[in-house]
Amino acid sequence: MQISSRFTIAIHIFACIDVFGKDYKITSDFLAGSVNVNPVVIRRLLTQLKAAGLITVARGTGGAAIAKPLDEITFYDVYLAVECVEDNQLFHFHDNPSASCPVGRNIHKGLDDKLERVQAAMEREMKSITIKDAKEDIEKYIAMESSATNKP
Amino acid sequence: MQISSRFTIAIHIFACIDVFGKDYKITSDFLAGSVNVNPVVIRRLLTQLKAAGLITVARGTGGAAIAKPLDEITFYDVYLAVECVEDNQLFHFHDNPSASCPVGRNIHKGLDDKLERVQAAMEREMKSITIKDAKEDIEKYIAMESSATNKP
DNA sequence: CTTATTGTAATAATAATAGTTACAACAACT
DNA sequence: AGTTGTTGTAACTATTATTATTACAATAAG
Repeated sequence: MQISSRFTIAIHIFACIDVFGKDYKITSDFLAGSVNVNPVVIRRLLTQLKAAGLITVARGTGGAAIAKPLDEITFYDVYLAVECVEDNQLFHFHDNPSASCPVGRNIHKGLDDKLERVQAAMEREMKSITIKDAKEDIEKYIAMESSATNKP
Repeated sequence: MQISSRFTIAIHIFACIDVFGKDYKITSDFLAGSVNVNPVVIRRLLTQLKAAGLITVARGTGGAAIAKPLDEITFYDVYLAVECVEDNQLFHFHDNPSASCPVGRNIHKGLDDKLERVQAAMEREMKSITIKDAKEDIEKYIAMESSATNKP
């Protein structure tokens, strides 16, 4: 199955805070409008991102802010924070393979290191990409939009 | 969310066919016994693996066999065959981000190449591991079992 | 004290996975 | 030809995760 949209929504949240944070108070309603989901979905994500130390959220008065420089937050940090996979295991093992079959008894041990390698390769790449990279490209596309409409 | 157990079950199936194929007819019931799932779950997987050209299944008389040398079947081949992610997109994008928000309009374009990189890193690693690698390690663990019990 | 907002519980809707029963289609064997 | 064991597949259920939604107490500022 696919990795939950919580991940792409979380990155969307960072981009919004960074782009609009100076001009607007970033509330869950504001973010819900840009992402186009229910505000509660946003609040749950904000809670997770806050727990991971990636953002701060002002209770009562409202408003989210980013807690670290954007180039110190990797995709992997976000991926971990929003708990896309349970127990940090990308692959789901079938439980209870037959203990009376030699293959059933040893399939897990025989596969673990290989699945670890695949997961590590994915995580390594995620660690090499920062929110700053994403934000800059999004801004680049935004700039291209306006230059296109501003053509004489 | 995690990648479906169909993937690890499929590898289990290959290991069983290779280890037991010479002594037993590999029916869906036989495999279901080793994996410990319902035979229909196995048959559905066999159908997918057959469609991908990785195995052959004898209709009527019964019995599955591997269609290629084990070192020519990679984890990626199996992963594709059993359709662990839909549309071959590992990441799930939230649909309908706000078209009236600059970030909402450009989040998809701005993220696509980065998510592609992550997915490619994962797939590259999967392509580097073959069923033969898995089978050999499983057999190694099986051999360790018997040497342990055979100690004087 | 009013107001806007967060944090969170509770619930429902949707979708995917996984389990199960049932049976027609099939191929070998007697 | 009929029997047998098996595959392929449909239909249905159960379980689980995701996502959406309503509701409201807790909070902090004005």
